[in-house]
Amino acid sequence: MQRRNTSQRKIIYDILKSTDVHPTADWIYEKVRKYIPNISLGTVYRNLKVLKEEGYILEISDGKQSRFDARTDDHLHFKCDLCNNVYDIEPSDINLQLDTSSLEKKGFKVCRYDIEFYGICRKCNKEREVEKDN
Amino acid sequence: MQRRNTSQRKIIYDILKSTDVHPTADWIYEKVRKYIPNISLGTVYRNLKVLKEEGYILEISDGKQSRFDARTDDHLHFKCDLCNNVYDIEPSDINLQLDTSSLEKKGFKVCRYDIEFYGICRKCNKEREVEKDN
DNA sequence: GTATATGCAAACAATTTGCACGCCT
DNA sequence: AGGCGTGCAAATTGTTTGCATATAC
Repeated sequence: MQRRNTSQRKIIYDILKSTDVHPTADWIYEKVRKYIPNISLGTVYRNLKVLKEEGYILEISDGKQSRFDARTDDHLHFKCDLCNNVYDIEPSDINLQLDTSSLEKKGFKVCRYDIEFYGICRKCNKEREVEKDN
Repeated sequence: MQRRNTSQRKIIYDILKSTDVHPTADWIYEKVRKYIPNISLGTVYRNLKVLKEEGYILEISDGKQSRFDARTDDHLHFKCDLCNNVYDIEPSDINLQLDTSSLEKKGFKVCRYDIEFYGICRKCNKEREVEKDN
């Protein structure tokens, strides 16, 4: 399909590129409205789908919601159990060795795997320290 | 809260224990209806939530749907890209070494991580072989 | 000019919830 | 008897879609 460059799509992509909070469609919608007040949520969803199809962004599922990420290079995610924020993790920050040959022998062709980390982020950790001090 | 043993909850749990397909709430609902024809979907959801809170089952999210698993011991999941079935993977079938100390140094307390495998399952692999032969 | 994109609202799918009644304990 | 659980239906949430109009190319 022949794609057009619309201001809606451009602004949606710019906003997503400018943040690292891995926002939901609704978060993006509210931001875009500051530039295009009468944009519709449907347009946001449609453009996120297009940007994903074209490989500009990634969709990461968070329970029943979707979040979006303009970082498409190799990296991982850490989700805080307390504040629910999602943080980017550099591949260099973890040391991972994984051997799936035993799975392959059993007939499963492993094409990819996703690892997601959960725990307590730096910010929430610090806030807990403060509480302890009191 | 003081919980009661209802036939609905018992049958839902029994059905979930008897399968390894990691079913959705709707799949379970259809099965339970064979035993309790006028059970409501809401009751299925409510009991799945209770069973999860009590630690009898796990909820695994699959895009915008939830799937449920009566296996609560340590194991992993493999999702087939072709048939979308979810398979149990034994921890002994993968060799994993993971060092997150660098993350901890940066202030993230890693409590757990999820690994999910994607690819083509044994059954779909076999079907492809057959096609190649033709 | 023409096909793609938009805004709007309605439709959808998965899940949750309010309510009156039912049935464990 | 008292309160948790149920069935039913309506409500909610996140997302998609049909349609008439607008706009990029």
